Amino acid sequence: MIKNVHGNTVDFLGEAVVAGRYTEGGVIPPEPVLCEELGVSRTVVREAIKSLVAKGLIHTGPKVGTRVLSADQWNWFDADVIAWQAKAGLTAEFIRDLQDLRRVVEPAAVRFAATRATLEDIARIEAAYAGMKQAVYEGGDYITFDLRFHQGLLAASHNRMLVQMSKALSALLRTSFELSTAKKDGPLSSLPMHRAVLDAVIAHNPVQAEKAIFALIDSAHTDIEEILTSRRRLPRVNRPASELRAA
Amino acid sequence: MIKNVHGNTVDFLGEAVVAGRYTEGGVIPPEPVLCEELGVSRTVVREAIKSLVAKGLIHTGPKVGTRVLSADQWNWFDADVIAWQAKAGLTAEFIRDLQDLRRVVEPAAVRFAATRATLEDIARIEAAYAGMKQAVYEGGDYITFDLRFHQGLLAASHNRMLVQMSKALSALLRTSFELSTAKKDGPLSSLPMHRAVLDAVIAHNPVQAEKAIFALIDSAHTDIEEILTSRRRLPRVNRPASELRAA
DNA sequence: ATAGTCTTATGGTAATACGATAGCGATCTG
DNA sequence: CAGATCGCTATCGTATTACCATAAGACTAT
Repeated sequence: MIKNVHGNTVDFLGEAVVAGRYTEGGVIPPEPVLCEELGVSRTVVREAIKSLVAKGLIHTGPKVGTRVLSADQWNWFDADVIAWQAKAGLTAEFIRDLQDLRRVVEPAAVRFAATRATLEDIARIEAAYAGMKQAVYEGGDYITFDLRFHQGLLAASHNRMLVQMSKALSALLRTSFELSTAKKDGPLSSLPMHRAVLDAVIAHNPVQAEKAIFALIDSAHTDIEEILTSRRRLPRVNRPASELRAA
Repeated sequence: MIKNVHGNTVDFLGEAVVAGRYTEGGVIPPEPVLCEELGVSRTVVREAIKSLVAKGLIHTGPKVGTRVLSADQWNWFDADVIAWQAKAGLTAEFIRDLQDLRRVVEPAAVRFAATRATLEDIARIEAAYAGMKQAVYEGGDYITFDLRFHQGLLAASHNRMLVQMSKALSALLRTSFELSTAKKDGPLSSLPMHRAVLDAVIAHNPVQAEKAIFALIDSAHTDIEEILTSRRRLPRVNRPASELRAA
């Protein structure tokens, strides 16, 4: 995917940082060096650096150089950061965090949606559902419509913050879907569960809607667990003692 | 607060955008014009623009100029964006969104904290509590320690995403605190509620902890409601307490 | 030990040229 | 003549280059 010099530079550096190519707290090569390595002018490097600073990935200072900030300081809800993380390989911790987040956010969003959804909101979700259905029976891109379905739900909550999370959650949903789609006939079996959620939202029944979405999330749970166990030994991260419990 | 040229420029432009000085979809003056208006070089303006693009506030393109994106595309969890919004005056919708978010996030975070908190986590929260207590009985900056208390809870959830929200929630908490602190002896009455939350976390009792935090949130509810109604017609309000303290 | 300086990185300015594109207008066609 | 298409152009952002300022770690001489 070739955009322009600035975009490419930001992507390159951002990906490198997120992937851990530069150790945390460590120093990124000085601007002139990066210019040579990437074959771009200093202006481009500087603007790319500023972009990464804006996303909270790094910190700069005269003489001290450009240092990588600790992972919990970056903007995890930024679309680019998520994309870079996904490209660098989703770690088990990251997936677990997202899963926890999903169990918190989606039920809440659906509750709000059940009371606040407008006709347009519902129409959009209905359209996504129709796409999923068609994909199952006549072939098509199931994942795209599934994502759109869930994004529609969050949008219908009419809460800026909740909507914001759809970008992040999409990363989780995508990996989840890719697994459940590949294995059994996951799409076919999850279709009625999606229908149940949508029906409850249309009926303005928050409690029922929450129950339905929980069923949906739990069905994805086992698939995710498999990823978590299979990836348990992949690189990084430093998480306090509490995590040892799992081992 | 004077930082440096770049920081000031980003702040100025970011604040202007968030405050709605440039209509949505509208065009921001071209770079050369901004250079003149702000009295800075082109490079600075460009880097500031890049920063705002990185935060999702604006979008650039040849010939089309620099246009303001719709508010729901902004990185609402970015610390700067929050700060600018706070400075420009918290709108009723924004506060409502934050309040909804808090009712979703804090109970969940506390549940996680009750099972995953390390000794250091608890020590940090305990220290914050001690600060609150001292502020009540011997005078001191109650709000700072209260914020630290809640941030400590989120941090103890050991979930990157949840931790991320502490910046955003702090904006809500700060306004909430400023009100409840100013009026009755809110701090004194809320102290035992904070203690209850902390005790439940220490006891590794998620259910109890959730109950306790709900009590705390609900007690702030009425204060927030007052703000929502009283501010309904106000165009903008700058952070009250910090100003009053100086006077 | 400490004050002064030196070094080296980012921070900031300025001038210049390039590139992409929205929109206008000329041209061609039915 | 109406209308669509193509190409030009003005106007933005994009990118390069060179240069000076400033902050802060490191070194040194007292």
